[in-house]
Amino acid sequence: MTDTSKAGGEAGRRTAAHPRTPKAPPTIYDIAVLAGVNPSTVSRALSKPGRVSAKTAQKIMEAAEELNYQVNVFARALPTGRTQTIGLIVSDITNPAYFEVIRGAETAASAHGYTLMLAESAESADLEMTAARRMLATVDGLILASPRLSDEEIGRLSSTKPVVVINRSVAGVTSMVADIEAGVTDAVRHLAAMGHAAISYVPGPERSWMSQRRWESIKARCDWHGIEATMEAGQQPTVDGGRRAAAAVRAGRATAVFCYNDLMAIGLMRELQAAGLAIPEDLSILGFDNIFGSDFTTPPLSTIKSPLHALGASALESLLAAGDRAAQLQDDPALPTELVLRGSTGQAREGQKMSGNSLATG
Amino acid sequence: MTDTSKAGGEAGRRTAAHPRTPKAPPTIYDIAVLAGVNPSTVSRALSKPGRVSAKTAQKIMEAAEELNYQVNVFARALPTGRTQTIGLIVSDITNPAYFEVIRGAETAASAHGYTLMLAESAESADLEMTAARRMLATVDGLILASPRLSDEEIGRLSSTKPVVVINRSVAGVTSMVADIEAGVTDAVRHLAAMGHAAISYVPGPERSWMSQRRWESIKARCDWHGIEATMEAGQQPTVDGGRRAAAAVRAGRATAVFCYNDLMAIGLMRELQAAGLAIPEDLSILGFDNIFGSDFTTPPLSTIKSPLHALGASALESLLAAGDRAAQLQDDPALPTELVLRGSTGQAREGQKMSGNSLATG
DNA sequence: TTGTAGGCGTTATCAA
DNA sequence: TTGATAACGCCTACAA
Repeated sequence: MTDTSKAGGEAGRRTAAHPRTPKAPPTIYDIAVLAGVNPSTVSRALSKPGRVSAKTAQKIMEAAEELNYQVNVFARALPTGRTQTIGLIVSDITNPAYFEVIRGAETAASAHGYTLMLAESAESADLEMTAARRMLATVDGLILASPRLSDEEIGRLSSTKPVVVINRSVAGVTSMVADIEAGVTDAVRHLAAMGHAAISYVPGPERSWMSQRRWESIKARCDWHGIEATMEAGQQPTVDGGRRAAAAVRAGRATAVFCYNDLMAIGLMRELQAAGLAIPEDLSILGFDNIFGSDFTTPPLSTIKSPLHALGASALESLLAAGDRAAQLQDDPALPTELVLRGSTGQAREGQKMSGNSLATG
Repeated sequence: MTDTSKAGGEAGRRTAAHPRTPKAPPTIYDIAVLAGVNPSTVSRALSKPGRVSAKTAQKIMEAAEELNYQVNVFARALPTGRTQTIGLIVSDITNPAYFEVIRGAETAASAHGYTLMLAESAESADLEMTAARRMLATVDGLILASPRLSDEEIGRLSSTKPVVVINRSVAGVTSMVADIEAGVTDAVRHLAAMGHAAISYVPGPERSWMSQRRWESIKARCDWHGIEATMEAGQQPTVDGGRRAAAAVRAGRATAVFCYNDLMAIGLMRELQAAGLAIPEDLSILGFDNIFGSDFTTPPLSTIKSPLHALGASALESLLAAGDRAAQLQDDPALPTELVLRGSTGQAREGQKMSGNSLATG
C-alpha cells in the first residue's frame, strides 16, 4: 500500500523544507509552498495563463522568479508528449545551400518559442532513417530537406508526427517546393538568345526528387525553344561530383550545361578549366541555388537562385500550423526562383570543337 | 486513497489486454506481460545487460522485438536526468569553418550512441546564453565553439553540466584549442623570406578569444624576425567585416595582412581588388582555417589550416570522458595547424605606394 | 478559481 | 536473479 492514501498528494514528496539533496533544482512544489498555493495551481499558472486569478498568478510568478525555477522538460513531456522542439534533417551539412534553410527554420522556430534540432544524413538513406527515428522520439515535428528516403518511408514517418518535406513531393505529406519555373524559363530564354542549340543537364543523385524536377523543367523549356536537351549520368551533388561529370560533358555536343546545384557547377567548371577550357567561351555553365562562394569563382557562376531562407521558414511555419492543409504548396509561386546572371554564361561557341587538353577520366 | 494499495504495481495500469488508446506505443509493461516477468525485470534487461539471467533476457528481447518497442526517452530521463544527447553551439552557422567541426562532433557522437543537438548564437552573446540555457535543460553536456560569452558566464554554465569550449580558454573548463604556433611560425617565416618588413592583423570581434590569441602569436613571431606588426580595428568575422577593413589596411604601410579568418580575408581581398589593387603584387593576404571556397577565389587564398574535424571530435570525446581532466589541452600539439600556401601571398612590393583607385570609406 | 489525486513510462531501492 | 513499490516532476480530469 502507499502512504499517499493517508497524507494526500504531497506525502512522500520532498518539500522546500526537506530537500532531498542540497541543490536539487526547484520544482512546482517548492513554488507552491513559497506562494502558499497548491502545486496544480502553479502548474496552471505556468502553462496556461488565464486559467488562474491575476493575483495568485502574480504571487506564483514572483516565487518562481525568486527560486530561479526552470521547468523540467522531461516531466512536462511525459504526460503531454510535447517538447517544443522541431527536428530538421538536411542531406549534407557541408552544402552551403542549407545555411539559409537552417537559419530560416531556426529563426521561425525561436519566434514561436521552439527549439530546432539539427541532423544530417550525409546523403545516405540509412543514416537519414536512423536520424529521423531518433528525432521523432523527442520532437514535435520533423522537417526533411531534400530527403533521400523513399516515398513510403516518408509516408510512414509522417504517420507518427507531423512531417514537412523541402524540395520533395510525397503524396499526403506537406511539402515546400520553390517554383523553379520562373528561373529556368529565364535561363533557357537567355541561353537561346545567346545562340545555344544544345544543352545538357548534369543531375544529382537518383534519390533526389528535386534533381529530376529540375531536369523536367529544363527539358520542357528547351523543347519550347527547339533546343536539344540531354541528360548526363547522375553524380553526387558535390564539387567532386561535378568534376566527375567533366569528361562526359566534354564528349557531348552541348554548348551550355546546367548542373543540379552550384557545388557541382563549381566542380565541373574548375575541372574543365584545369583541362584548358575557357568558360564561358567554350562552354556556358549554370548552377542552382546561389550558394556562398558561387560569386567568387572565376568567372563567377551564373545560377538560379533559390529562396532558401523562405523555404526553411515556411516549412517550419506550416509544421506548426499542424497539418491543417496537407500535401499542397508544390511549386509554390510564393517561393520563386530567380536567374542570377554572372560570368559563367555567354555566347554559344561556333561550330568548331572545344579547345583544351585531354582530360583525365574518372 | 489509491487502488494500488489493493492490487499491487500493476493495478490502474493499462495492460496489453486493455490499451488505453488503440495505438499507444508499447511500454515495458506490455513486454512484461508478454514475457511473463515483472516490469522491473524488463527495465533491467533493457538498460543494464548482465543484471538479468540470459534466459529471461532472451525472452524479454524477443517480446520487445515483437512489439516493436521503443524506449520513451522522457520517462527514462525523468529519474536519471540523462538523455544521450550533446549540445553544440557555434557562433555562426553560415561560417563554413564549422562544417567540419560539426561533422567531427556528430561522427564522434553517433559512434558513442549519442545524438547531437545544434544551435547557433549568430555572434550574439545574448542569443548564445539563451541557446545554452535551453540546451542545458535537455542535454548531457555542451560544446561551445568560439563562444562570445564571458568567462564567468561560461564558468557558471559549466557548474551545471559538463562543458567543453573550442577555441577559447576558460579557467576550470575543458578546452580544445588548436596549436596555432606551427602554422603562424611557418607563415611569418615565409613572409620574412619574401621581403615583408611590415605586417598587419585584422582581428575579429573583441569577444573572440581566438582572435586575440592569433594576434599574440603573430606578434611574437614578427618580433622574432624583426618585422613590424600592427593590429587594425576589430570587425565582424564575416566577408563584410573583411571588406570594411580595406580602407584601414590600405592606409597603413603593411605589405602583408593576416585576417582573423578566411571569411574576412576573402572580403578584404575582394574589396581591395575592386578598388584596383593587385593581389599579391600590391599586398599579400592570409587567412585562418582553410574553409570551403578559399581555394577558388582569384588568386586562391593562402591560409593557416585548422584541424576543424579533430577539434569537433576531440571536444565530444573529452566531454564524454566526463571532466576527468579539466582545463587542459590548451594549444594541444595533437591539434596542429598547417600553413597552406596558395596565390594570395608573394614577394613584398618595393618602396613605392600601392596602386589602385580611391576606396570608398565605410 | 482552486484543490485533490491519479497517471505518464522508466529507474532505483529494497526485500524476497 | 527477480519482484514489489516508491520516486522522478508535471499535467489534468474531477471535485469543491
